[in-house]
Amino acid sequence: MSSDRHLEIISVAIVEDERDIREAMALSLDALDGMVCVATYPDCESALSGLAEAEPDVVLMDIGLPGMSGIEGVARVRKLLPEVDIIMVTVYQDDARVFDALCAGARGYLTKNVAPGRLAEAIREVHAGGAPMSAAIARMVVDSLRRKPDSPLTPRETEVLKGLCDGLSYKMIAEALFISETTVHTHIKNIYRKLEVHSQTEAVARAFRDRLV
Amino acid sequence: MSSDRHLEIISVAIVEDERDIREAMALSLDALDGMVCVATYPDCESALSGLAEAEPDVVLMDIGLPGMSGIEGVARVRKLLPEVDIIMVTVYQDDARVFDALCAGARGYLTKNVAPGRLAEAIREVHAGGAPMSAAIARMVVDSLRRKPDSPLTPRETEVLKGLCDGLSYKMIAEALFISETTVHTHIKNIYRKLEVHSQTEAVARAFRDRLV
DNA sequence: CCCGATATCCCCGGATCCGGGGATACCCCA
DNA sequence: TGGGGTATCCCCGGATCCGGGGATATCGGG
Repeated sequence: MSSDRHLEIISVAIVEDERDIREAMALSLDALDGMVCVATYPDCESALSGLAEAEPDVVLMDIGLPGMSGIEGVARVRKLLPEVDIIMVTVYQDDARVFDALCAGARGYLTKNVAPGRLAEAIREVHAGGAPMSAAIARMVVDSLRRKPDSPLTPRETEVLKGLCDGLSYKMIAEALFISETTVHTHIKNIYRKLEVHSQTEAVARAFRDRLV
Repeated sequence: MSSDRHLEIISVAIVEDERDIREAMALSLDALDGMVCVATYPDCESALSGLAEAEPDVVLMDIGLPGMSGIEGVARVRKLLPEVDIIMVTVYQDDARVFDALCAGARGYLTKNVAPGRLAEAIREVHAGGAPMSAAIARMVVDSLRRKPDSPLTPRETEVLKGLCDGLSYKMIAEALFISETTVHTHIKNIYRKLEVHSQTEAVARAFRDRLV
């Protein structure tokens, strides 16, 4: 298993607008064991027309590109080649945009000018099923899925809100919780007051946005 | 800055039911430079009553505990001490539960029986603002925030759905998009058909769950 | 011992949404 | 040139929700 992984050659494509950097990255990749650069592109547009044929395992994509941004590029490339692993490359710690890129489907992140060893490590890690990220990005990602610890709602109200989030009507919630529809109504009125909303839709949106459910 | 970090002593608490493991972890921590074990607990209940006084920087918490589970424990401890960094410790690659723990507020994860060096690395990383995770967990976390690439909705319908997710009424959506209420109605009927739902609430829930917005 | 929070139940009028119909116009592609 | 997808507009009847009342019971803390 682990010997297999060392024998396998990982094919990599690069999307980077600056020619010097692009060629330097390609050269340093080829110099590394276990991986080869199979294609390079100066922008997303040319990458989208060429990647289908190149069929790389991993794509290194710059975030700041002329024309289509790297963020939009990630979404398009993933639609074209769902199996490919995309690693974003940025000059500096561009936290917000790296985060957007991960939401769009990127699976890793590294900075330019890193040592070739770190580059290789990230490529191998993403290809082995991981998600190489810097500490700050990892923290941001983990924090993003944390639910709010202190909801203003009572346990019962939270159950009712969950029902709404499952698309249940007052009647169905009442049946699920073994209470009357009017009680459901009362709970929902209290939920509206506490969340400062005035409709089911708003309540459900708040529930998801604030991770109350 | 980096010299400061090396001078600072990180205080750590351990929650682990098996006495031998607990004491071994405490000993190996104290043997490491830059960190000290200030408290140990055999379960979440005793941790919750003692942690406020111990005030550790980092808590190592077992997932499988007698009484309150480590998942629930994470939520309670974070409510008690919002500043503390919690690292989950598991015997094996318990992906689903580690994921739940991260949702509950844990900020890192490592396996038992790791080398003391890796233990120290994870503790320093989490205390420096990172989120130490195994490759598989990191991938799972990153994948969880990726939005669906292929929505069945047209761009216009997606705009309408966004309006619903912001809690807007038909009338408000119509005003925002400069169209009539009846057009909004038509779009929403089409959205319901495509998403196979029958109410605003269900549509909004689907939008958030499937990351259509 | 009372007060506040929680949970349960009921009524009603007005607002909003849902589903069913039908219609026109544009654009692209076969 | 015609058909499918998209986007826009209109009507109506029944269902559902919203907000405003009011009511009773339990439980825990000051």
